[in-house]
Amino acid sequence: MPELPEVETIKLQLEKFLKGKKIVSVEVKSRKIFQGDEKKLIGGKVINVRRFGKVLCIDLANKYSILAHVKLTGQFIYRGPELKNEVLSEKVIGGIPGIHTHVIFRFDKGILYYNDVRRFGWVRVVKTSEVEEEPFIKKLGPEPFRGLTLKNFSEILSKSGRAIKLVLMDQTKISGIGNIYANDAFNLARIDPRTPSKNLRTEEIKNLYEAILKVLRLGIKYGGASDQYYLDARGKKGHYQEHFLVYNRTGEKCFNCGNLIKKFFLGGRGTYWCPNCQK
DNA sequence: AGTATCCTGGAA
DNA sequence: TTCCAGGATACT
Repeated sequence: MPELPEVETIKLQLEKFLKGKKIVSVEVKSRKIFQGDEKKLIGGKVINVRRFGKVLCIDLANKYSILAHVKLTGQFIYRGPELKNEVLSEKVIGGIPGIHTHVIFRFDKGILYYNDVRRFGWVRVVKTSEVEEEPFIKKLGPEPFRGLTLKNFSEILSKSGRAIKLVLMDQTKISGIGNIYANDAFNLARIDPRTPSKNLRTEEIKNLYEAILKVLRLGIKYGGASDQYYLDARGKKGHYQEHFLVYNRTGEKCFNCGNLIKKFFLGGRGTYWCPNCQK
């Protein structure tokens, strides 16, 4: 699920659903996923929801925060009075709650479930004052829309000779971009994802920078990409997958030039590109 | 720089 | 049955 647009979608929804509500109980079913003392959260009122790259952060008035990374298959799904009249359109694998539910947060009004099929994600209790000192958070590079300018983007790219796609997806260089949006950004910018980062020309850097902002903005606009497991906080699918430029479109036509999209592996990740217009 | 690893489910 | 999956890290 989890690239910047998906986590941003969840963030905005949780902000709306949870702000001002108090945690009544926390039920932990997996100690591997939930780290820290859930008792610290009891009675805490949600005052803020933040996002750091792909990491979600729920701040409580009692000075504790819930930090979470949903990795590939984590889902935060809210059920509460606000959704009473909404049809639950998507079936959640294993049910809600079900075999893949690992944490249940009960609020004075409403319940938040953390589901994770592959159990790669984590949910952590951290003091609010220490959130930004958490090793994972501290290492994050600047993110698009917040700190990443054309100037520092250009500097970051000039410092590495690795394939540009690996640099874009390296969260310590730039945070928030994952495999879907990286692939699509390169197609939009018409750049070969294998190009050594430092070899990009000024013009290409600018095109890539703008392409990144554009695809991420589109992702947010469509509520994220539900290619496989992603569901938003209401349990509904996003729609960016209906607008993929190259991701998961092997054998289909490039929207730029009509040639066929191909796939190869780069850094162990499926990489989709148009050999004709991404040179 | 590449590959294995944490996991499960779905598609081929 | 094998391979692949929006991530990140620990190894050769």
